[in-house]
Amino acid sequence: MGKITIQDIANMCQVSKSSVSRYLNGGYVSEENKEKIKYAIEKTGFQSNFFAKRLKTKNSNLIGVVIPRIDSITVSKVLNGINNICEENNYTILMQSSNLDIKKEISCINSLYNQGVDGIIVYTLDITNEHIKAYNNLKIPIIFLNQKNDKVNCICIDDYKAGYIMAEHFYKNNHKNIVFLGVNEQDKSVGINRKKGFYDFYKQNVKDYTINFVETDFSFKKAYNMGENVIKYKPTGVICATDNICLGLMLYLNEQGIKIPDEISVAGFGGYEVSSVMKPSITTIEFDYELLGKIATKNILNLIKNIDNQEKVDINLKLILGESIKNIGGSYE
Amino acid sequence: MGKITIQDIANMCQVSKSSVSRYLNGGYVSEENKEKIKYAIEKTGFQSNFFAKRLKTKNSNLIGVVIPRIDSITVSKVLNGINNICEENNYTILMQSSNLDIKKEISCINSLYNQGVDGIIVYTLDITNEHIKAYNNLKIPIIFLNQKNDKVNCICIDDYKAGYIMAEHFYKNNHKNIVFLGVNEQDKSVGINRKKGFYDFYKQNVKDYTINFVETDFSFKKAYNMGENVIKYKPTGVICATDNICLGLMLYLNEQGIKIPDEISVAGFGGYEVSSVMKPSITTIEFDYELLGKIATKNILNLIKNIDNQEKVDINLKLILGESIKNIGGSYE
DNA sequence: CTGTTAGCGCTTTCAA
DNA sequence: TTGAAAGCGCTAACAG
Repeated sequence: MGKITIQDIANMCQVSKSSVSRYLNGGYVSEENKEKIKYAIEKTGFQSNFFAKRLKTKNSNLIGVVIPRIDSITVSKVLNGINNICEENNYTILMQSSNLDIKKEISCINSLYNQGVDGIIVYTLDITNEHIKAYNNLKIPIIFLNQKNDKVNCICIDDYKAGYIMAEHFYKNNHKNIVFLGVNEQDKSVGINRKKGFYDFYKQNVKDYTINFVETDFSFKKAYNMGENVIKYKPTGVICATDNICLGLMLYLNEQGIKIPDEISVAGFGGYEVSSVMKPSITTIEFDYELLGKIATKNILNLIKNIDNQEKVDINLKLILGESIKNIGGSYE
Repeated sequence: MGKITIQDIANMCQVSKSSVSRYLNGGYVSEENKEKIKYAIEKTGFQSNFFAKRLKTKNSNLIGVVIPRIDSITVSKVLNGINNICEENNYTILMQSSNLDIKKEISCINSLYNQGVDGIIVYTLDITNEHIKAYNNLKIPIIFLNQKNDKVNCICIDDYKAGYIMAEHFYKNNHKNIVFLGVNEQDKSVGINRKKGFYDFYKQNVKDYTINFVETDFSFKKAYNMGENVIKYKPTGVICATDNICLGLMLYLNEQGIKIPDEISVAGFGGYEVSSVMKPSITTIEFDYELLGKIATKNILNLIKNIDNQEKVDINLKLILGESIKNIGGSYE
């Protein structure tokens, strides 16, 4: 570590270390001393000791981020948003990954807290009682992303609405025999809400229809492998819980010589850039994850400063019309 | 911050704070006191103050990571590798992004250093004199990723070799009129090395050939827009500097009704998962970026412990044969 | 095995 | 405007 301390600078300038500290923190220092100190600091390249400083003052300008995993496009978009705002405000990110382990999420939160971060953003898998407990115990602000719970601060994409909108689109294209290729319910937002929105639209607005559920995971490969189970149901359309899942399914269908969208329509969620490159391009719902990260960060910085302006935010939901859905005609006028 | 301190625990247990400290750090404590202390800590949920601890001891168990940007598949794979090893060793990542700004890279390094990290991994854009200066001044280990320079520790993908291997593959498929759709030379690894490897193979092994260079950037969109310039040269094959660029080009060719690989062969670098889903799937060279991150982290942890075992490492290079290159016949037997 | 003591480098009263 | 002094919470001799 940098050997020279505030005391060294003080000695060099024949002043007390208090004066140097004052210089550093914008207190009263005579012009004359200011010059001397400035010179000494520049000459030595002095940098005040981070830990000593933080031991006295209470904030660290560190914000903790807990993510479920790193190698995900969604997560990196969120991180990008967080990073942008942190940068503007001179905060540094302390990052930990829970590796999709809900228990670990709690320990990450505690670990981050213990390391003196001023606030924590958790891209969470689920908000359990443990989470709420941590939220209440820790005396720093925490914001949860990706899940909703009234007892804590949280911001999320409206997955339910996304599912609902997509269902409406399927219905308008006259699909009534559908497979929902989704993930298990451990994931609240994708596994439950997205699905529920889709099902609810049909339940509320359509008379005769069938939706069969096929479970997969988030991986491209597994989706590919589940293709066989999907086509067993002979659906006219398949809604995939993510674009990545859709990609996997498409590969399977391609290999089977099943034409998209002529023989089967498909769609996803996510709005990844690659979705538009596919032949056919994928119909999907785009979420502005970067914005999610930005808003979360702005809010946490406000909370740190005790500003409570959690204005109601709406993260954009955009239906991207691709070529992967065919209107198969029928009763819808 | 957590109000209770080591002193509080000591008071509760009627022992001195040294005993508590010893308990925490594995020194001699009688069984009897151990029990008492353990109980008190559990009851209060005491957590030792990170900053106070770091002020005394010299290491922070923090490792700094500087990346060029976050929303990149490559970067997130590297981060994933770094994170895995950090986790195993109880280190936390302090992350900063340079946003592709080479000046900022230096300031990120300094900022991280100033925040007391034990070592820094820099996924660098270029190793300039400023970098070398920082490397020498800072009294903590630094490892650079992605660029080679003898004066500093660095680990990289062998981009030159990747280019060379790909060129050999193009040649075996009898392509002699080629466009290299690449990025500008500010990016050493992709802009220079990858390209040089490709060109060198042809220079060294082939008599009659043409390689035209078309410049683009890393974005999908720009690559798409440059499609027009690419086909002007009427190449039999196009080698793209990244899979993403290749995706952009493919979209353009698709729209123009130009058949891949029948009318034109294409290939990329990167080995992204999506490359295999494309129709046709993309021939590419896969890099093990996660491994790169892992090795870098292992090495930096060793350097922190003053172990100097930088065994020569080789990051895997794998030619993935897709359907995007056609053997157009000819002289090669 | 335990308590006393002396700092780590910095900020912040307080009195001058 | 400045310096002396106290102390943030912890660790690490040292003497017992």
